[in-house]
Amino acid sequence: MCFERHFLYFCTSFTEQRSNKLIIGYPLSLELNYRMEIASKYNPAEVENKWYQYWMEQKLFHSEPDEREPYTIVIPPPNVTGVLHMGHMLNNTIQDVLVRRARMQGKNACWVPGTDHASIATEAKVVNKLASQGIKKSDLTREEFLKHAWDWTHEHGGIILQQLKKLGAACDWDRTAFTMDEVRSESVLKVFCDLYEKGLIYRGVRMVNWDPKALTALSDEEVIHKEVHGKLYYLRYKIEGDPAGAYAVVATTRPETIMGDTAMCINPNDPKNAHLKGKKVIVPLVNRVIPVIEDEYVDIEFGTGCLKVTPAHDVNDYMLGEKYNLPSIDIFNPDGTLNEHGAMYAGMDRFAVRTQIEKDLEAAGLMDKTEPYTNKVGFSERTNEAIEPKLSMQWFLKMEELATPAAESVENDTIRFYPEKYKNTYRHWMENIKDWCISRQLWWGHQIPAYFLPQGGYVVAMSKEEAFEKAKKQVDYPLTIDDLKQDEDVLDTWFSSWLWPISVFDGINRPDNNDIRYYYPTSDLVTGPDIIFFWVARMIMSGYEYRKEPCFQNVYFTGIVRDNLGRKMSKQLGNSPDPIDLMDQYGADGVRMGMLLSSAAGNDLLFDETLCEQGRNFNNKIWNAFRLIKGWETDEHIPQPESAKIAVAWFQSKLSETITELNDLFSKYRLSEALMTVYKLFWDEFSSWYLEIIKPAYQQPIDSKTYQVTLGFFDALLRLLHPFMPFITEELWQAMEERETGDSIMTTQQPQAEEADTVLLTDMERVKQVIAGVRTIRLEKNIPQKESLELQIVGGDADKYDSVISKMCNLSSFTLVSEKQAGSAGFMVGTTEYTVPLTGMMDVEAELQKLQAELTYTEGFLQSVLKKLSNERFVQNAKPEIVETERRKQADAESKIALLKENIAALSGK
RNA sequence: GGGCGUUUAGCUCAGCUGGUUCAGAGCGCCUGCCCUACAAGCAGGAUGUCGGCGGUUCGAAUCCGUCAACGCCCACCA
Repeated sequence: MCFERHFLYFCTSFTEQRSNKLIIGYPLSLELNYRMEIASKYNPAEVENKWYQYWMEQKLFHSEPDEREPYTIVIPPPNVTGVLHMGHMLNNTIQDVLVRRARMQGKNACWVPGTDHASIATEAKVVNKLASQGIKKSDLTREEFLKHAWDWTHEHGGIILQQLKKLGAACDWDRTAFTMDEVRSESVLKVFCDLYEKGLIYRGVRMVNWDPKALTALSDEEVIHKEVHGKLYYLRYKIEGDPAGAYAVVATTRPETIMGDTAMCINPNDPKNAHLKGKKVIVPLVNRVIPVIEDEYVDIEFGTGCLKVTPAHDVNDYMLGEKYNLPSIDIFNPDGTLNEHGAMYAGMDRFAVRTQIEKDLEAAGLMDKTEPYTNKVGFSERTNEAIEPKLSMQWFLKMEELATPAAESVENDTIRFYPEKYKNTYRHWMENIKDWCISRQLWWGHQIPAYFLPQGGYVVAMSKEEAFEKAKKQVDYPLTIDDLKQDEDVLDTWFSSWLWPISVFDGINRPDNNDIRYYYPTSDLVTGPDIIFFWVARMIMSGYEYRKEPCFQNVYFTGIVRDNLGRKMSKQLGNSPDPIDLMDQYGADGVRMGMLLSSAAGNDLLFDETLCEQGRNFNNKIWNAFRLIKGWETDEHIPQPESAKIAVAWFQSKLSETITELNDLFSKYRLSEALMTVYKLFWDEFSSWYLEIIKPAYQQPIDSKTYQVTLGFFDALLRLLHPFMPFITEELWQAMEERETGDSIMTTQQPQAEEADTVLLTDMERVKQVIAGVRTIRLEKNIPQKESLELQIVGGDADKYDSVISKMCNLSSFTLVSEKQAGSAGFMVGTTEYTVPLTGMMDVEAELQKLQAELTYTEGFLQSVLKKLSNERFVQNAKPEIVETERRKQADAESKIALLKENIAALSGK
């Protein structure tokens, strides 16, 4: 036996299932009953590969416009060189569920996959890789570098898309797009030119967030503010011409920037610094004389009330500089070292200078004091380098105009956010929107289509040729095409992603093509709230700008995947499991279920591997239910037993009721609850109740009527489950009966709800309680299931479900009695008393205790009901039906109490 | 500094516009079971001052106020 089990474990799946009987490759020669041939454990590995292959071959994921209603999702494109992590796993599982379900609702579902070139992230990876080979980026030409970058992209690109296949993603792979492929690149340039023509894109010198490591400007969104424990330095600025050598003290966190000081600022209303008005002070160490200016911006309470003004290196100082026409001295090189303005510190790194200058000021007697201080410092999202505010020439996109329709559409629910709370976040950002710095000093990306003219000025055009034509008209001096020099910078990655829902259907270049007209606006977007500004908001803007329509109808924000201790998953912590390993261990369906079970929309989810285990166990449950059903022999000649008839009618109603519930949950994007609902339907209602009721005796055939209906139920359950667990459901659906090539559960329809018999449903809940009551007695009295029992209803009506109860409880008889007989154990369901006569195995004491406990509880309950009813104001004010139910509760409780008292009296022999 | 959100069983969460025994689910836990679909299982069971305080109401997990803890987002206090 042991050997067989072990052997069979490896022959788990059906290599061929083209007949009603199960045929596995072997070992038929063992002449086992075929029921034994299906392993008792589901093995997902080969099943999953096989069916994904099949779906691809049959082009079941592919969509073309037709007369059906479209359902469209565009994938949030992962970084082209990225690998799958738990966040992707969650995000894409959700999308897959939505897409598969939509298709099974008769919609023409299209899920467009693709990848993002991830300008700065990819460039950083390539730079690192080159560095490891001893190659510096600065030693390469742009062309050489891009060659390396493309090589890297081709080498690593698409790995993540392969990984998505493993989880079952039903993407239309024929439509795979890349933000830097031809169509998308052309779209980006076109949009840039168009916005430039419209006057929305401009170029100018502004204070930007400079990443000294990546050597590029960043948008505000790419800066992450973190608390940093540092010092507040109090520096002495001598007052010019003061004979006594008096000085003003300035508090700063960045003493290394004093070489860039061009003023000191005080608040005009500050009495303690009033003596500085109109004076000049001397910058420490460099001995430059700067004026004292006055502005109410300065906080009198902070530090000494004196502010050093460094217009080149601080956003606020920059604004002061503008206001008072101060000169601006840039003391930094792009890489964060000091330049020639840094005097004796030229060439040193900014942080090294900070340490050094502290000592030097100290030595020169110009340091008043230092104190510990915590402030917020911006860091680059990608390189984690401290941002340096820097004046530089950049390209910007004006946002205000674009934001108006975008803000409105979310406000009025044209575009719905799930969960809704993100509307607030969105509104706040939209109302305070700033222009978007779209240029990056990088090579990997879309090069800005601006061409500089030899004598100043530039033209913006799709190509150099076009630019040349434009330029010729603009200048009055002779010009050759080689005189034009294209801007070296590239565009922010998000400048291509923001067009994604349009550009994947080529709707920028060919605005009237069939695809864009059919698939746009897209239906749902599934993404993380962390990119609501980077991406979601901007897509909405470009959608209105270029299609005059919302780009999607619903946005589902997933939570962040955390570990079971609530920590964010990260490489550094090493607390992030590899989704591929998990899928190998639990099967893709199992992991999908694990992810979904824990993820209420918008809530962060604490991922726990045991949830995958639960998923795997559920797969196994489904698998075994199938083994049971498929193992039955049918016989057309036996009539359908009464119990089966009831079970069928009941489950039919249960199914309908659940389907209605599911539709509601899906409409609210409550996928986690939807899955739990199907889970319970399958496990509890179908497996534990329905199948147990209709199950024929061992090695007995089942009547064919019940059998057929049961297959129908199973089929419906598979279809309900398919969006969540695509692989096992396809495997079993294919195994249920002979299918044609090209058939798939994917292309079947979701089962529809019929009218549910609510009376039957509540009746069955009562029946379940009766059965549980008998089971409890068996357990308490240690009576094996094999031994049949008698069940009596005391003084009640006959139960029309007795066939079900008899079968489930193995009853020899089920009778009505007028009085409870001595020596029997009992229980109550509602107000009806049931008893099981037990000869000689009665524990009177225990029984009495049980009755007494129930009596105490019921009396307490009655008290609370009476209290309500005796309250006149309750009777007056409460809705009549509420009062009515309270009266009913009272009556029920009273009769129950009477009964319990009787029983106690009888038992105690009194 | 502003804004938003969370707090319900050991864990993760559901409880819509106050009122059917409303205090729930899954997991975990406890007890008994290898009873030929499934031990990755079956049957049975226990578990909570619904964060604290105050208010509105005949009635509050649910509405209002307040406090506390935690989390997220935004913000130029050097």
